[in-house]
Amino acid sequence: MELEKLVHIAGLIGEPARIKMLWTLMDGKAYTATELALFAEVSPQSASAHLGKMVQANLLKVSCQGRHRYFSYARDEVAYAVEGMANLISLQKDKLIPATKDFPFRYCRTCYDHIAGRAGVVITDRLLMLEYLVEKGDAYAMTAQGQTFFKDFGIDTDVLLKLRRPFARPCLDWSERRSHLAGSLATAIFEKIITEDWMRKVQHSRTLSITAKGQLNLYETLGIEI
Amino acid sequence: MELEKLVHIAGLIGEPARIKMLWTLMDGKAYTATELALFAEVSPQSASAHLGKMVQANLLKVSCQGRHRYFSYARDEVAYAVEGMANLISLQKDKLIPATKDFPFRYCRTCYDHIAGRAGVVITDRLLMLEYLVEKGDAYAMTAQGQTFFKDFGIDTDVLLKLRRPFARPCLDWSERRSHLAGSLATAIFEKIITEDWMRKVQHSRTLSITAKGQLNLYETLGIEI
DNA sequence: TAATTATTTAATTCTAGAATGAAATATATA
DNA sequence: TATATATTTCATTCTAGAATTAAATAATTA
Repeated sequence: MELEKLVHIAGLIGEPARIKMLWTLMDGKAYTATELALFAEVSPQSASAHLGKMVQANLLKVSCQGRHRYFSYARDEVAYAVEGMANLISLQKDKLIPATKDFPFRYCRTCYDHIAGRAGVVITDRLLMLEYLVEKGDAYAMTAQGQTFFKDFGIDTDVLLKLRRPFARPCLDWSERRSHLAGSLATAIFEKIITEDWMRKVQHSRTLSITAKGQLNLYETLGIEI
Repeated sequence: MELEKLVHIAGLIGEPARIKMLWTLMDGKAYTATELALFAEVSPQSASAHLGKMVQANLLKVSCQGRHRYFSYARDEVAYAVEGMANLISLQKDKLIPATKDFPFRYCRTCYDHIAGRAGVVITDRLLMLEYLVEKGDAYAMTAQGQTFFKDFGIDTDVLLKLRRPFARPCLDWSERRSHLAGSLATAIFEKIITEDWMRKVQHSRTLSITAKGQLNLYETLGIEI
């Protein structure tokens, strides 16, 4: 019966360790059982049991690589469900959070080693609009103007292009449901933005906060108002 | 911290009795504690405790009327979150369900006393497109052509218009995220469709199934193919 | 007014299911 | 080959939180 299934799925997602794991996986990356155990603060045995249940329920899928087993979402609907829950947390009755509706995490955060959230999407949009990057298949290619821009920005793209790692590719942003920039270029931009103190990492969180300096410079270099 | 809140909310939604109550409330109506206790198959005391927690977390709101306390969603986000979970149930690995992606409940169901789901939205769209109804403020008004159509259809709109109850108004459909028709006209249409055996109620469920006769007639009267 | 119905509260019991501990399996590395 | 690491399995223990029991509160009806 339908209702029984709903109860089952809700029960799976509602367990602390499991929702923590699901939250960790929101960046779209695959993680090993051990990594997820650490994030969820449970023992490897517990994690294994939890992960098994979620695979069973087709919430997660596993890809085996040697002695590692990488877990990730089995389908987009899982991310939407988790997002649906996350959207509930900002506006509790006893809210201490001020005016802004979007909690900072969605607004501006890291996704592995690059900028995600609204800020990530806006920057990516802008780089495309200014034709510093263009879509090419399922990746982004740099234009001549782009090369000049990034050089001025302080990024040596020649070095990046020689790396094995993908240079610039889209990464689906769950909160925006649109793509932001990933790859070695995205990492370089992120590092530059941090070292120049345009943004700051918030401790023990993937949240980023934008500095006044950053606001000014993002406007001057890319015409972005955040 | 953000993560703790997510764990809390997910835990609230993940409990069997609570998700059953939340599911019941998906039709947008308000229900008393006793009704919700029945739906969730728990004692009134348990239900009261569960409801208290959900009100506390601002998932539900209460409106008091005499000795009754009516519970309903505190905000749309709750419906989206529940919907997000429901979207996960159809495609489990061990699925027994055949081809159709949308499970019947979403497809065609009752919402209180009228037709909701995909079918409800399609019928409403068609009535507007054929200009039998037109939007008027936050309600629908019947046109002259509409009057003729409903008369041929076997509905005495003169009687309906004299009732206190709203004649025709939009009702947000959670699964479609669009409006379907509610009000006395919607009820009359629903009753007509049932008595003419165009659709049948599925026992102990809000699901409706469309008969062959219904398919034919919906096509002939409204040009709808379902 | 008393009796009835709706709901909540508080104290206690109970249990599903998570955590734990010990051991097995499987892959990688030296 | 032996050793270390990653992960799972199983049997057992433990506990958060749901259910229960009993009683209080509050509005409604007779």
